[in-house]
Amino acid sequence: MAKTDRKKQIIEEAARLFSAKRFDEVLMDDIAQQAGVGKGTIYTYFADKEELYFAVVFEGIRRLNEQLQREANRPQDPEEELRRMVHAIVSFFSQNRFFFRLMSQEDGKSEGGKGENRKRWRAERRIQLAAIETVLQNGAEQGVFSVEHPKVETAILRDMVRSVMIHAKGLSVGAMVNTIMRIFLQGIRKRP
Amino acid sequence: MAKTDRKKQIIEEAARLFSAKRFDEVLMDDIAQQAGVGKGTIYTYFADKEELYFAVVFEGIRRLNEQLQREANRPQDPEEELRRMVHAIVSFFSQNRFFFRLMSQEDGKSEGGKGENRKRWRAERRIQLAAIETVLQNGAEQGVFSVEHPKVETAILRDMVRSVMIHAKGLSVGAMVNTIMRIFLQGIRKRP
DNA sequence: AATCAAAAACTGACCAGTCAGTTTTATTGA
DNA sequence: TCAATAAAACTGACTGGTCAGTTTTTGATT
Repeated sequence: MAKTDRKKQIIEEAARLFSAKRFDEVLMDDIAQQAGVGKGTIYTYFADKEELYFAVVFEGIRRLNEQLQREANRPQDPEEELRRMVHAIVSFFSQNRFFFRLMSQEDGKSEGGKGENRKRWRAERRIQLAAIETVLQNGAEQGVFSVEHPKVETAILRDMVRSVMIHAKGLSVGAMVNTIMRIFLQGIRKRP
Repeated sequence: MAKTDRKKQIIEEAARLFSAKRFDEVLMDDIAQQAGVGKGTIYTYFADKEELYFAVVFEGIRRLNEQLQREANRPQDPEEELRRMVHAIVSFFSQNRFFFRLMSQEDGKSEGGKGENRKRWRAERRIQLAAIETVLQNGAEQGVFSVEHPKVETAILRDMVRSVMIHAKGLSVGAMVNTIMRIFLQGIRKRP
């Protein structure tokens, strides 16, 4: 097995475990066993448990960004662009449930030792939110959207993905996106 | 100090710590010190660390339910009732940031020993969601709301509170509620 | 034979949980 | 009212198990 594959394999299994159990409930021995590698081998790739944990998180972010990039940045009307971004996020998470569970964890927890990683985590999130916010702002400037607190509306939209992923597991990706977009754009009030 | 006060004090400090750090980063010694009691004392009130943790969670839920009860159940038009419920939740969390952080954590993590508590946690959540859902359903029957997937819309609304609490710390409770209700009811699309 | 990694054995820091001893509160009776 | 005694609550030094991380051994591959 190639070196890269082995590293990837470890990250994959670690993601699975970390997404299902508390940090302290996941043993390095478990990860090693699940990944089919020796425990020592993990330490050739990652300095310690915490670094592995964050490697998993950042791998998830990296993959999502990749997919977002692929979808965004082609100029089009804001509504359509928004829909595309939401679609990218939803479909990514549909195919990466482990990363989803892991990444939808709270980012608070600022205290405690290795602060650098949490800082970077927050920074990465901020970048993603900024991408959505830009589209919202564009729409506002074009008079298509009515935006009062851009950052808040942005966060709400992003978190709607989370809600739907958790509470509408049965729906198809398309249906999820539609539900999100319908509410975000029109709300739920019935119109004559 | 009365018995109840001491127990409350322990829960309060535990909430503060558990909301700021990972389970394994919070030491029983810390909690004892912060609460101003001996470590052993904690164990006269709680069987173990996990039980204390869940006692904190359930205390938060209990208090929120209390506030919700106070606000809900007086028959009125659905929009107003919804607004009242959202207001109750937002204002509760504004005054209980620690519980908020703790309770807005993922509920996944189904694996691992003490499954009973996690089960109960999910059950409590379901009850709260059901309360909101009822209002939504009523609105739909009265032709005021357009609801496609009641459970999903319910979850979205509840999670909007979470988003706003995290990303709009500056706003007043009233402004938060307005933002949530505006989007949930009308969406962000500009209308002529 | 030399490299690389799995497996296994090991080490020790760490911390949840305990319990013997102490302090506080409740109860009795003179 | 005030000892005297019992009961209950509290304390924190101590302990034993656990598990991250290290080292050693075994086995496979080239």
